[in-house]
Amino acid sequence: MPAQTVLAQPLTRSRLHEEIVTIIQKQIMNGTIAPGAKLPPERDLAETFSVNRATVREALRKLENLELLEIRHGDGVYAKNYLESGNLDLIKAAVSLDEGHATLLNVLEARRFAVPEMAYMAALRRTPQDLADLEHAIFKAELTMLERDIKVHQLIARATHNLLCTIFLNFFNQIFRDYGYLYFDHEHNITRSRTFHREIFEAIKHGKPEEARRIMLDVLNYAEEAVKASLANTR
Amino acid sequence: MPAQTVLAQPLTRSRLHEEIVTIIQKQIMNGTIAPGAKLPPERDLAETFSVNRATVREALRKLENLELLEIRHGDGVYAKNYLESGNLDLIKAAVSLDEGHATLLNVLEARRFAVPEMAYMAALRRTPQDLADLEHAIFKAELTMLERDIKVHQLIARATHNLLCTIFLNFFNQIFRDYGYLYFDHEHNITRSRTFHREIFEAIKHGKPEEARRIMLDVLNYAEEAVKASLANTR
DNA sequence: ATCATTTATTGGTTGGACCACTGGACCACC
DNA sequence: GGTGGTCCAGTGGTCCAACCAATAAATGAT
Repeated sequence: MPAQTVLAQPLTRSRLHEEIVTIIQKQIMNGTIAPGAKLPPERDLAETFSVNRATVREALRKLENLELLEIRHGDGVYAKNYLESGNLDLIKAAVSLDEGHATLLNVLEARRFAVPEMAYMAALRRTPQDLADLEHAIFKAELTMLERDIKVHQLIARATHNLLCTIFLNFFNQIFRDYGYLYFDHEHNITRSRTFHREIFEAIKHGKPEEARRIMLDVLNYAEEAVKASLANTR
Repeated sequence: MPAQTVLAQPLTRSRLHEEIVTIIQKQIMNGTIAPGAKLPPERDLAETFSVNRATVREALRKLENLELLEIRHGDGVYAKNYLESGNLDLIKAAVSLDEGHATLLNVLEARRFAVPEMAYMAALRRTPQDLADLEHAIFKAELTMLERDIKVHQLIARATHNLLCTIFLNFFNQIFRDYGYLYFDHEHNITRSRTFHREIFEAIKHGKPEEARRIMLDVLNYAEEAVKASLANTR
């Protein structure tokens, strides 16, 4: 048994501007700040938060990148409608804020629709190098099962040779770095993933797209149910 | 004929920190800055760019949000492997930098895989309100065809009642705000979209998921070919 | 060798100043 | 009535010069 299993998070202490981001982000996403509303000037915000204007600006910069705000030089700062413009990073925030885990289930569902197609494409397009990388990740690399699984998905996405697939997959992986324990805390799920890795590798190796897709869909369905069960227990 | 048709672009002048973002982003994505490499301290960067440190910091903040950089207090700034951590916003940059339009074709392909499933889900789950919104956008709202089409896709995504679908769809729409002209500059494509809107509305209205999916897939295939043809001509 | 302490480096924050752009008010002119 | 010009207050963009806080490397005591 490992000496410490006690939450190995780096625990990066929140920076001031990040706290401001969180506050404003919540207010926009729960409607306290309506779409189109004009926010107070940076100078006022700085005073409100008892913080320097440069700090406020770094926060606003991030909110602008999230597509939550529109900043107009000489005019002011306006809230946007996040449903129409919001960024995928919003989902990460929504998942962690969301008590009922509805958003996490949304993510699982979307994954179930999107990722099997990637497996299909990967089986058609994988190069020998893709195959070697995948083989290494599955059979040789020394990794925790969570990290190995993430790596496998990553390499499958990369084998599509579609940059958007590769990058989009990162999103799911970032979520599962935080929530993967809901799945990998159970020994039989780890066994299931081991089987999955072997099977999908064979399907991709032998260029069987339908089979790769089916294998991926099966494991995602299984994982989705497992996570739901896990959530139901801890609730 | 309108009195002026002379280039109605808002023409927002680039801010200094955005130029810095672009420079560093390119260097990371083309490998000039290798993954894991340590960047110079903020103070040095400021001097290099002949710019204030606060300006550099706003740029670094954005690059951090793009998951291109990892910033460690007391340590330094490190480049990340964008293939493993990068954000969807990178794709937007890649699309515009990419001379051969390979990334744009990647986007179209991914859309063809993802969006038809949304139409399927929408047909199953749409509420009367979703339907009313869709009807308004298609038959009543006064919009350019590009804006109407974006709105239609947006509302279909929203009718999935899956937040991730809604937000993910924004990504495609942001791309097509910039590149939609490749499609909508041709009159027969506009006609095609009008038909598409009517058909998909009926399918969703009458709760026919397979039909909605097929209609969506058809139009996306058509659009993909049209865009390819358009690119081939302007090349 | 090992561990505690110090020190240099580097990101985080601050206060205050000035520049650049926007929108609105006002005015002169046609 | 409307058209364009000028000015001004408000607001975001940038700058400067410090100091605070965290990290890693160097140092020294054990």
